[in-house]
Amino acid sequence: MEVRTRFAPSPTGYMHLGNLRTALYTYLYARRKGGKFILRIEDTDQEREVEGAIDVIYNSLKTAGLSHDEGPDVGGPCGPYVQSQRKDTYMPYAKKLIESGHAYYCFCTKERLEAARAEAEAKGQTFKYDKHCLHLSKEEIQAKLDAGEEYVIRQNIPLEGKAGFDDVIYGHVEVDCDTLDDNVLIKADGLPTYNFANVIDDHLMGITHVMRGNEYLSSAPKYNLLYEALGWTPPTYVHLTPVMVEGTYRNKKTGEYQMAVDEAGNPVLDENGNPVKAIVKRKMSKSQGDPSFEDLLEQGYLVEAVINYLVLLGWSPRGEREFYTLQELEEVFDLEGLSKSPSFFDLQKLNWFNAEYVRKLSPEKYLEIATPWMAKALDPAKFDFRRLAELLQGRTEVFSQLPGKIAFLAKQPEYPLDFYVNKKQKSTLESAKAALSAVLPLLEGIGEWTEAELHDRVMEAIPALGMKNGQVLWPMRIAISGQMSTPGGAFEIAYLLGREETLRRLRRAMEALA
RNA sequence: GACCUCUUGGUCAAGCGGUUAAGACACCGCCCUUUCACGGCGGUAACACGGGUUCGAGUCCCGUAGAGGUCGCCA
Repeated sequence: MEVRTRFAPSPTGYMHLGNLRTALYTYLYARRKGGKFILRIEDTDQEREVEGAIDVIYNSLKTAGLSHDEGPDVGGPCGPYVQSQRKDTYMPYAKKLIESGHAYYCFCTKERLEAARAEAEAKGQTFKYDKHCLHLSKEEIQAKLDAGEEYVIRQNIPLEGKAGFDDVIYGHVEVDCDTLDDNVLIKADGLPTYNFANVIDDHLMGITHVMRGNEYLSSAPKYNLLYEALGWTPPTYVHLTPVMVEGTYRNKKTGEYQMAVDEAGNPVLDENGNPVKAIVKRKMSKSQGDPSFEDLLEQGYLVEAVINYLVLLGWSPRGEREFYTLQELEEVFDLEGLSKSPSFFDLQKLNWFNAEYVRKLSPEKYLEIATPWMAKALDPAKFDFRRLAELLQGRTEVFSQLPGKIAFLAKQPEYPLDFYVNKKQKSTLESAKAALSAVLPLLEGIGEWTEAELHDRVMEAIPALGMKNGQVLWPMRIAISGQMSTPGGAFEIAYLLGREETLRRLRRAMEALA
């Protein structure tokens, strides 16, 4: 049977990295099996509508290189692929479930439910709908319906017995039915909840493998009950672990941060006596301030690096190889390598991957990407961007770091004199002073201001001075850059700065040392 | 709190009953070198705990602990 997988995001306006990873795995599996990858938009929550959010999904998938075979924009035999446009397809199935006793009308008000929930909480119990409306007679129901009373349709879960499902990653999972709640299938606005829509749509769209976050693990038994009631074969489930992060936590309702407390429960204070935010382990989340896919791209991460990092976060090819293109992944991805336990997002490793991919870029491509970043700090008319790019390529982790690395070229930072002191280079304040005194006239006399000229003139003079290379080059670089570390050595920096500025900085340095 | 799930170094992870328990990131040291970086070499560091089963357990079973998820007319 042809494998059909689906990525079914709700339009939130950005692409979570966790979601992107789910999309990646889902896409990869379909490709590996020569099947179809389907995009479905789950927008049944009208209150959460976000303008332009669907375009964000298209764009993210496109830039990530995950092309779908069926979806709202490309069409397909199972459309429409937007749930809000399939409103009418769900009700007949709901009615069918009502007839077979697997679902029922519920006219309970939100007030009654809230009260019941509050009561359960007060008693320290888990709230479960009490099937209050299950026992309404046919006549009573019809009368309420005729009177136009608002209603929802609930799943009728048996009070006894067990419900379970099989998962590729977790194996067989089974729970007692009495721990399951009678969830709403059709909302008062007539639209289905996720709980219902995903079952109907996955079946109607012929989805064979449902890959999704494991936040659905606990409701999967209920979905299976639905499949059974409708006489359908459930899909193969693959529940994916969440992408975790260690960070601060802000309560969504109150907007307040969770604060750190010590063993005794007292607030932890920083050196200024201010309370410190707690660092907790939680799911990675844009709304908690973690970066989305778009954020990473804006910061200058390369798509290939993000994909490569992400695919390995929760999946292993079981070898020592780490670098994969999307195309290569399409050939090797499998379900067996999927992890059971949550993985923590590690920015350092992503940075490493990115740096590796940056180095693999052609010089032209690097220049193209780096130029706007360099232009944030330097005037392109005044500096040799091409040369700068050559120097920078091997030292770029993330493009957003570029302006900070080169800002000293435009404006020399203030620096302490002890920068000149370097034990390994045998540089002292005295030797630095001597070196600069010798270098200055040398540079003043240079005809052609090229790196080669600078290099040759200075290098040939060093032995005559009775000094080590480092004793001259270290202070020279410090003097013209004002920084301990720079993207390039003394000659490269001098070249980039140009004759006038180099000499100016050198003279200024000598005044400071005098 | 109830239910479900997970547990190999700081992080990602290999391992499917017998290994000196891989590899990568990070960190540290050395080499290269005019700084930084790159590169090369080396190092620190892990099977949560307690019981079983077995000749033998990171690998199987049971507990405990810790962590995560769910408990919405959100998905």
